[in-house]
Amino acid sequence: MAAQTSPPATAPDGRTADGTAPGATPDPAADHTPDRTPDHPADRASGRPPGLRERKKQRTRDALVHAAHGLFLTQGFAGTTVDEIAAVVDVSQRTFFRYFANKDEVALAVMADAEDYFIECLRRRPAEENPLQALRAAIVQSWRDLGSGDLGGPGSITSALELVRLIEETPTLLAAHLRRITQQERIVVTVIAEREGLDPAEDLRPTVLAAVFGSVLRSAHLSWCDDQEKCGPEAMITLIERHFDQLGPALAGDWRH
Amino acid sequence: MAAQTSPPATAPDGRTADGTAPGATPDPAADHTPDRTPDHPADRASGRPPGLRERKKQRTRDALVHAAHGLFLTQGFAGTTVDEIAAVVDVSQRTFFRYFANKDEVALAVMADAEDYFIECLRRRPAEENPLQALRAAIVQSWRDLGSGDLGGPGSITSALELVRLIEETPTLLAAHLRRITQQERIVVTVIAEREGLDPAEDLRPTVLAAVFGSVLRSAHLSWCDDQEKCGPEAMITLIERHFDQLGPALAGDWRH
DNA sequence: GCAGATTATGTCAGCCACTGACATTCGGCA
DNA sequence: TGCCGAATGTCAGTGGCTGACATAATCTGC
Repeated sequence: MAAQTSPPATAPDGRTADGTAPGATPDPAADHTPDRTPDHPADRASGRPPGLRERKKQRTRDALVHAAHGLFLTQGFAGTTVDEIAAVVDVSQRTFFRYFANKDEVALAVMADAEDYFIECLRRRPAEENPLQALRAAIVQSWRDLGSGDLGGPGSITSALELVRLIEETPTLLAAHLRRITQQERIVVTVIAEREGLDPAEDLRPTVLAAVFGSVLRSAHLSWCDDQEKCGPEAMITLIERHFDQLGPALAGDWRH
Repeated sequence: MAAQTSPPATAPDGRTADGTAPGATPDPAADHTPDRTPDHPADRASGRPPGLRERKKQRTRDALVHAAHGLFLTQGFAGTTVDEIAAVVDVSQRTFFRYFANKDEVALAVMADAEDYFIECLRRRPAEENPLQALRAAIVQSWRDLGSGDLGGPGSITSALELVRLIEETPTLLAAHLRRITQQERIVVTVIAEREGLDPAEDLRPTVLAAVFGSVLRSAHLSWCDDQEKCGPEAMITLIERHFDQLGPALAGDWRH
């Protein structure tokens, strides 16, 4: 876990991953966000330090993420079974599924933490910056922060970057990731709207901006993946900047001045 | 099938949906596009009209899409099993999977046709239009074309619109759909690059533009889904236009002039 | 029209992701 | 110490998806 983000202490508790009850017209209650960090009442940084139970849970979760990460990187995502992951950590398969709604979720866990940190950064951007500036600064800052003080452990930049590649290579993961991204975008919309004192239902700009921002980011990720050798956070930051710089030109009327 | 797009005559043939062979480092050969329309050599509008075999295949495929569509809309996506779909058309489950790589694919088949038609429209836009204009015009035109002359059958606008809603309501489908979209974006990149005589590896503008275009579109879709009552293609077109109009303002420096 | 090559389909057996139900064990707390 | 609730394990079952093989259709050249 990167030093900046308070580790999401996820508790195993019931949520239905994705499958919806049969016999329902157009899928009722479909959008179960699998709820990372449920944070039971009376947890969440309440004065009391977490008890043994809490710590144990966190350790198990970390171990699962770590084991999964290792296996995925060596055997591929599809080539790794949940049983294997569980076996490494020495828990039952059933327990695995109490921590993660599905196989995708373990893989994306590290990414998810990084995204949370980005949101944090965005919230802290000074009010003078205009929305686009704030977004751009926040994403660069978050990569940079995660890059420095990298411990190499799970949740580190290294992991996150390896993950970007794994995701882009694995169709299932890519799909799941893209879905997560769109949820993150909704948060971005509300943050931006708050900053500017707008109602997103009235003014479409936050929505559109968030969408554009997300897509430019992903372009940069893709570009980073294609470019072998260019690893490391700096390369990623450079690419992000470069892609953002092309936003204006791309939307400009005339490309062949 | 909408009158405009030549019905993709898909042949059941081997492809691996998603799962990758075990024992592979970071998933080799990962990006198997499940290959709609494989078009065996010597098919593809060769003078010879399609034989009985070809026609039968097409009929089976259409029947599967139609049956699936109906079941999904009444029972939900998760609430419908592949066996049920196959049973309606009276083929074996195995046969189903020879036509579609997975359950997602049947659901997205109609959408996929509409997207193909959009690409066709884009290719036909006059060279005078600048890239953004061309994209915008093409998407509006494709919705409009599909809207007129709607037969209400499978592949019609009605189906496509119902589908947009189903997708947005069903996490699994949404994920799969988003992934398809990104593939479609790659095509858009090459089309735009050709139009402007650019090398997408050199000039980032096509890539960035395609990404932005895709994300704005999806915003519009989402907005259309939220807005109950406002059904029909016209409403969709209006929303698309409105979202595009916010592109400039959203990226502009100052939001509180 | 008929043999023989192709190709679509069915059957079967099996892997794996995922879930509900119930029993057991373990940590928190009086 | 003893009770309560939460975490875990076990088990059995469903459903998506695949490989292998046999069978039944089409298509081909004659």
